[in-house]
Amino acid sequence: MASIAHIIPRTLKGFRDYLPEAMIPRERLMETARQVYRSYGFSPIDTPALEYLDILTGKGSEETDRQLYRFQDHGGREVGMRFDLTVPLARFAAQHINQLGTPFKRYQIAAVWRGENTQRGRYREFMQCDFDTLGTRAVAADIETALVIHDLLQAIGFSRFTIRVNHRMVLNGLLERLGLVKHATAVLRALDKLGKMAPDKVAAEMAATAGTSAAQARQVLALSELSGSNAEILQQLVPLVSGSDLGEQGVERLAEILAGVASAGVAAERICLDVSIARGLDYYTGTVFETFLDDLPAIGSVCSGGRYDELTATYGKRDLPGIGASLGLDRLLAAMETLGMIAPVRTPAAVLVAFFDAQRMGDYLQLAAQLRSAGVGVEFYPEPRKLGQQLKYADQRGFRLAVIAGSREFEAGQCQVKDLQTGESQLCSLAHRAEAVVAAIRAVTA
RNA sequence: GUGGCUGUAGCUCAGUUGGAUAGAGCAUCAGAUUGUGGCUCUGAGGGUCGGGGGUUCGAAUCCCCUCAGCCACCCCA
Repeated sequence: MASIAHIIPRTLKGFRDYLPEAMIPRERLMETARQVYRSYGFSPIDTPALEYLDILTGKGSEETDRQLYRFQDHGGREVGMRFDLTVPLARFAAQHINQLGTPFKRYQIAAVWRGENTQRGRYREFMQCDFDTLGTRAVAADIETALVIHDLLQAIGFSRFTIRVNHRMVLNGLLERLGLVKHATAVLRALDKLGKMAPDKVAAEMAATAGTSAAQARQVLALSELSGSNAEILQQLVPLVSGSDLGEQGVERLAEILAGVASAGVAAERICLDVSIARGLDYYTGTVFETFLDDLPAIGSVCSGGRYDELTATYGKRDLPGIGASLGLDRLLAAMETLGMIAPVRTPAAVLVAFFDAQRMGDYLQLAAQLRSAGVGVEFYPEPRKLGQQLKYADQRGFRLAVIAGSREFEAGQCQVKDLQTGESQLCSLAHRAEAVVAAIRAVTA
């Protein structure tokens, strides 16, 4: 006997299998995102998982370059796996924008890969649901981006979340006044830690990485002392950036965004001006967004984005501004899981048709087909096993209803529609393509 | 990439100072129960104790390496 090589089945660190229980809510989320994006006029596109390496490098940050999965393909080409959907979009737009026209609004739901250390809600392969508007600098696009984030989270079922908004030009304006523009990245990175680190520690980091003086650090950190309502913070921001065109424009822009979002009917507590939000990605130039769940802020931002007005410049195309955001589907799912928002459903169909009378398979198949053509999801149990076992199966999988018919029912032209939650069942006529059965099912599942 | 904690059946966990064929509950399958699920009872299957090496007469237990998960840093969805 030849010995069989035994290979241990396993998955790579940070990569996961998705069982039905996980995949059903996951697909539901994607469906919700699609619906919301489409309702704003975003069109679907897709791009390859692999790109030429030079398309991807130097666009996000040093960190994303380090996390990039890269290798040589069989033709010796240097390639990389996309680490987000925004950089590929910039390449896509630089190639096709003349056919697309502007403004161009697209959404893309696809996996991305980052070779970083894992944690709850942080994986090496994860799904992003991006939407972006290219070709306009209009503030309406910034406002709409916030509105989409808001509608999306509401449609998913969240009521307690906060969209944090800031503007890179406010930060850059302040840095311009202080003569720190050259060290912007280092200063902003330190500033970003204000939520977690004491201000004097942040100042120390700034001094170390950006060479700021004590006075400069104090002025940057003055941002952290701003408090109050959005309007009050805006007011306090004015003197901090006065004299800097950039900064003044940024403050004005933020005011317009907050006003616009309010006119669309978004509750004031859902959106919050937070001047410490800088975001680590280098390509952002204007408005930036992060979205936190009030009940689980530790998991991090579940939907982030911002304005990037110069991303296509590196591909030789000038003047193609863009703004958009990305829903972190797998992170959000991890959050919903720990918040107990995921129902343990293991079937996507509502109804199980029991295979009861072994002589009548054709009748069951006909009934199931009739229900499906009326739009009802139906699973037909494949073996004529004991009814009790079939009901147990239905119960465990989370079917809402069972349709039961034996010779007694068939002879009367009827079947039972059993509600598995209440245990009650009613007799329905099979006449007219089982319309009475469909109606009884609808009454429960609607 | 750095540091800390953890790893025993599909899941949650017991397992004495290192001691004999490694246990329980839940889940799965079968039966009690050939026209009605969730309860009950009976029985069965399922483990190279994450993997590899070392110490020892003897390792689930101690040591080293490795893999994976969780947490923090970093960064981010």
